[in-house]
Parts: sequence; C-alpha cells; structure tokens
Amino acid sequence: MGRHSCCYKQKLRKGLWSPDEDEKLLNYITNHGHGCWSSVPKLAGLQRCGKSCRLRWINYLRPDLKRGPFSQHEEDLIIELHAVLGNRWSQIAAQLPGRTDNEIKNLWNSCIKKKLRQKGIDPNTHKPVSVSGDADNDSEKQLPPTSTSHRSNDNSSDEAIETPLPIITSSNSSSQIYSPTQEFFRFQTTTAGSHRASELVEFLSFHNLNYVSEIPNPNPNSLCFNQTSHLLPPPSIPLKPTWEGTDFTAAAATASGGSSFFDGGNFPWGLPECGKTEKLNPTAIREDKKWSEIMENPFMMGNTTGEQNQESQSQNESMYVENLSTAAETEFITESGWQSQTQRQQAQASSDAVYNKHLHTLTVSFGHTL
DNA sequence: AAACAAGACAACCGCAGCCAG
DNA sequence: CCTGGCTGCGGTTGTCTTGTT
Repeated sequence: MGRHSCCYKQKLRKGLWSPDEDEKLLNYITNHGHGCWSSVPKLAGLQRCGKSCRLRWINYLRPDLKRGPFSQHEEDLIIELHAVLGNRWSQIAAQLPGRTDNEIKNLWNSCIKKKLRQKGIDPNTHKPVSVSGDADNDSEKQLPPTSTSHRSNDNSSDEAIETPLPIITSSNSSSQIYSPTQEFFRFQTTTAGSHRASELVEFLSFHNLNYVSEIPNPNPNSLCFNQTSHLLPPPSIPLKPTWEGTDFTAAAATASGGSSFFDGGNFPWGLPECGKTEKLNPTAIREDKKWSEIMENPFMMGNTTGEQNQESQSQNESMYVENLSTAAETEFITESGWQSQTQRQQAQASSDAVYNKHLHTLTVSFGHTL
C-alpha cells in the first residue's frame, strides 16, 4: 500500500489554500456535489489532489461547520467522549455537529490535554496522575479504554492502549459485558425521561471519570447531567449533508422524536463566551478568512435557551440556509461579512426574496429536499 | 523594537478498510 | 480470491499568530 496515486502526479499544489482555490472548490461542490473525490480537482480546475480537496471541504468549506471557539460545554463533552472513545476523533466529532475531527484533535492536543494535566488528570487515562509518577511519561503510555483498534499499529505509538475496561450495564444487573463504545451508544440511544440524569451519572462513573469533580460547575447537583446534556446533536439540522461520517440524520430523527435531552431546549450549543475568548477582530481580518466562520451559524446565534431556543430555531434555520446559500453563491469574504447580529437580522429580513432561489440551489447541490 | 517561545490552526502523510472489476 | 482505486482516519508536521522577554 503506497501513497495515494494522486500524490504521484506532478504540478499539484500543496500547502495552504488560496481564496481562489477555495472558491473553485466551493463552487464546484455546490453545483455538482463532490462525487468521486479523485475527479474533483480536475473538474473543478484545481491543481490539487482529490484527497486534499476532500480534506479542505470537510475541515474548512463545509457549510455546516461551526466555526469559532469551543464552548466550555463542548470541551467538557469532548473530554467525556474521549474517556469513552479514546482517540477516535471522527466518532467524537460525530457527537459535535459542526465540528471536525481535525478541529477536535487539535483542540485536544493543544489545549485540553494541558488543562487536564494542570488539574492533575492524566489526559489519556482520565484518572488522577499519581504523585510519584512522571505525568508526561504516564500519560503518554496509556490510552483510554478502546473497544476496537482501527489501526493495527495504534499501539506502536507513544500512546499504548490500556486494557479496555469491561462495562456492566447500568440498566440491568446482568454481567453482560459491553465495550465502552457499545455502551456509550446504547446509553445514548436508549436513555429517556427523567431518569436520564441518574443513568448518566451512573454511566459516567463506569468510566472512572473522576476528573468530573475537578471541572468547575456552579451546580454540583446537576454536574453530570449538565455536562453531558449535549451528548446528542442539536435538535434540528437545517440540511441533510451528504458528507460522510456525520450522523445528522440520526440527530435530526432523535430531535424530532422528542425524546432527546434537549426537548426542554436546554442544550447549550454555542455559548459564545465560554472557553476561549473570541479573537475576531474586524480590523484584522485575514483575506482568506473562512467564509463558513463568517457566515452566520444558527447554533452560535446567541444564548437562546428553552422556549427561546425553540422559537428561534426555525428562524435560525432559515437564516442558516439563507446565509450559506448566499455564501455559496456570492464571492468569497468581504468585510461586509462581519456584521453585528442586528445587522445580520436586518439583512436576513431583506433577503427573504432570494431565499427560495438559494434554497433551490442548495437542494440541487446537496441532493436533498429541504 | 526585535528575538524568541508558545499556542493555534491547517494541511499532509501513511495506513487500513471497503469494494468493484 | 486477488488487485487496485478510493475513502476515511489518526498521527504528525508546517505555518502563522500571539505573547513574552
């Protein structure tokens, strides 16, 4: 198994993408869908390999990306999921709509790992680091429970896999063993009703998430519930994406079924001030600023909660579709993209006329009836 | 103000799995 | 069954930005 064939080709550009390249790729996929990635660069007029195009689309151009800093809730969720799934970034990303595995991986390696270590928690085992042990050595030698190894040589890295923890389900007293992953998804898909919180606490305790108490939370009683109340995706996804690996369909189904954690509208996607501070500075916009970051994102619109959230959801969806449509059809990024929320709302109101047109474009582009 | 370090982010690399021929 | 093309994934590296001295 050698390198991908496209990598052999000459004259292929590498490195950072230019706005022009982004536009070409975006226009092509918007109009035709990606189809076979290996043919995309040729058809789109790009001097890139298909692999690079795919990566660029998935990590950067995809219209459903939620750009901006991770909220504290998202970070907590990532930690929790990592405790269960290990370094399966794609699976973790699947639980965080709008986030990419690459993004999460980067966050983990650059930020979360450090935070956990500062709290005396081994980021790989999610257990307190022993005083006598060398934190770095310990943490780099162990991995969280892993049910299966995607790669045969995973263990050869500096993060050797720890023996998976057998899990006894909380739903019955039998000794049936689940892999952590199985248990996680079983839990996620079956929990419902008022007992969820307690189940969740129980579930998390199975994974020795003893770092939980270290994470600041104003309400200890709701600690686990709050921190995991976003285990499911947002209640509604405006588009059914065609890209792989993202369980939006299930997410939407879960939400529409009215049996998710979020029925009360209390899931906290997109708390803008949580976590890292927003670095957006209109005076220092890079030319190649991501349009998807600049585009309005319904899940980042504001701190809508509860009824607010539900009420504003359809509006947000409309805005989301409209905005991504606009971004897909118009030129790249201009400073006009940096609007205040009020300005954006005004713009939204005035753009109703073109909504249907954009909607049609999207329908064609994504092969999905909206 | 310049040099350096650290952090954040984007992209590449290599491998494995899937699947059609 | 075998082979090769393609895709997806995770690890790693490169580059740019920001902070510190």
